Amino acid sequence: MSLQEILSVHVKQAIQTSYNLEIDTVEFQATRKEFAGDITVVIFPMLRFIKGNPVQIGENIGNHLVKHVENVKAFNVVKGFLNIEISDVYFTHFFNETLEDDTYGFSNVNNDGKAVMVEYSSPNTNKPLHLGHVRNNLLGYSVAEILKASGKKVYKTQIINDRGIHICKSMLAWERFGNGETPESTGLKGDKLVGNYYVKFDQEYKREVADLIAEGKTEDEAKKQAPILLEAQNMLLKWEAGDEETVALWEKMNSWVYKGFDITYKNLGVDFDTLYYESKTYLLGKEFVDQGLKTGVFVKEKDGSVWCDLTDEGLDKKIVQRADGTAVYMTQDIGTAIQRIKDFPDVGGMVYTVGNEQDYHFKVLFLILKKLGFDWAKNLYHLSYGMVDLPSGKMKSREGTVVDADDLISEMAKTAGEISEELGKLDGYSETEKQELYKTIGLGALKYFILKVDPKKRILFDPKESIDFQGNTGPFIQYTYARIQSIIRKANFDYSKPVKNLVRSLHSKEKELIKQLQLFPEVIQNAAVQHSPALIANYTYDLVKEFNSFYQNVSILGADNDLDKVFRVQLSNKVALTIKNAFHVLGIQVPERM
RNA sequence: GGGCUCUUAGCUCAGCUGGAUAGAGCACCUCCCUUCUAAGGAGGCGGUCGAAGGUUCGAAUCCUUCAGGGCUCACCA
Repeated sequence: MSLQEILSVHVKQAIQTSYNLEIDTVEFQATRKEFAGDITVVIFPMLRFIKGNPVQIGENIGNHLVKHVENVKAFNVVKGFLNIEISDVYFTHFFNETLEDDTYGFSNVNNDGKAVMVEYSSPNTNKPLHLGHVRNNLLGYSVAEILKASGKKVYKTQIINDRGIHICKSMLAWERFGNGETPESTGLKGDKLVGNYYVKFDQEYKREVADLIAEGKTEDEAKKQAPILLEAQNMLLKWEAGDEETVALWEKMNSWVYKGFDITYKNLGVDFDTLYYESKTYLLGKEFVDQGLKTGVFVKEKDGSVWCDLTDEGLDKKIVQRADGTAVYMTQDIGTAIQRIKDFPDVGGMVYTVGNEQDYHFKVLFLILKKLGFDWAKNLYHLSYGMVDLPSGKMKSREGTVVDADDLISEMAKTAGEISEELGKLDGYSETEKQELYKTIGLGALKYFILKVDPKKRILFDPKESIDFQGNTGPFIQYTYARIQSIIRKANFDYSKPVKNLVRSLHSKEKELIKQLQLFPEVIQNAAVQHSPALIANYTYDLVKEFNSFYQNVSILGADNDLDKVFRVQLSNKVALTIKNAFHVLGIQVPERM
């Protein structure tokens, strides 16, 4: 039972005895630093039930608590706020109890036996991953880890968009200009190689369009009649008809791309438990279109197209199948969702990590699945996030104004290396150890920079200036972790065993730290409910600031006596463990030295 | 035009279900390294929480209207 729950019971009792009244909830908040006390009961909401002066009510409750609750040392009332002082024994008790528990905070309160499937990344297979995918991957991965930490079983997945005109464009350009180039022959990453041909296609296409306009066509005509585009469309038809040669080329080029993606994912530190391919699921939704037609969820127009009327819900009519009987995006997503539940029957809900330009699509998708009668449809969540803008404006892959994911990662490591070399802190490290560390720090900076911002807000990313190593940043927090490890290395006693029956009064900085540590389980739960890594990031930063203030003001290894020394090293170690756990769910590594 | 969303210090961002005098970092100005990692700490400067109404003991937070930015309203994905 938490302190809050215990106090809550006694506050209710106090009101029962003083006023013979029942109240349902008691509102708590952390006591502001300028007042004495550790936790505060807000009296104002009680005025609805109890007529009277809030100060007097606070006094009555306070007196009752001091008399009946062991750990309540004293109290004071300011306006409608009852500030309660908790005895130091309570905090040292809490601290000793949780000292050795590495998984502390990773409880099972959120576990209802149902798993969650988290989808993220979901790239097209015609070009390399860029900064937008990076935000997507980091968010999705982190939310999956947060859900795990909150007690859920989680499956990570993605839907790979491996079919369609876009990949045909790369294939066609490769056939025409490629001279049989392969990743092996060029030394290029497979996704980069294929991406180059996508760009080549676009250049050729633009040239042809310009030629046609010069011949007197209108722009619209030219865009539709460019021979290379017609050829790509023809290739798509051949692919859909199962033409052997086309399918073989498609398989070859896609396999190059997957190998390239795997490297990027590995560098980024994300992974997947199961994969779905659009080429395998796009036909799947159609049988549910038929089923929806029978149950009246969908309506067939005269031309044969199938629609879902959502005007009663304040939305539009949405097409779910073309007049020619082929699947649209929505059809495929319906099928994929249903397939996933079939494949993993323990899944009770899904999280889709997709940019906010698809807010409407997912609103409609979830509604349709509900209408089709799936009970898990109420547990679908669109993890919607804002765009990543560059100072130069929007990223457009065809125009080459993208920040490539691989380049970005190595650039970050390079910057981290330059700063570290300048500070000259890594004497005695081998070159490979240094490179490993630079990557950890560079990635830490990048990941933290992106994850600390509320997902739904757009990010302005300046590759040159956005990444900082001071203040609310990944490296700052990693640095604090490394410093604590240094303290532990230098403390020459076994700090891992808690000191029992520790009776001492706490330094105010120690108490602040412990209070901050106590919040962690709650933060994990809130982050899971809100699907927000930003909550964890900002909590960790607050913890680190609290520690640094402690570190600067309270001597740890040079404490007055052994008891203080042991206690403070243990406390520091507890902070380090919490940082490690928090960063774990953010997908960020912590270095032992830096 | 309809729908969704964002707007907090010069810049980048916190601010949990409404709660006490709105908080950090960067930048600018002072101090603090012969003591556990100065990628640090202590302090100063800096705000009409986009604007106006409303709800109530109490609003950055909830409601309405308005302004500005973004996304979206395809038989594209």
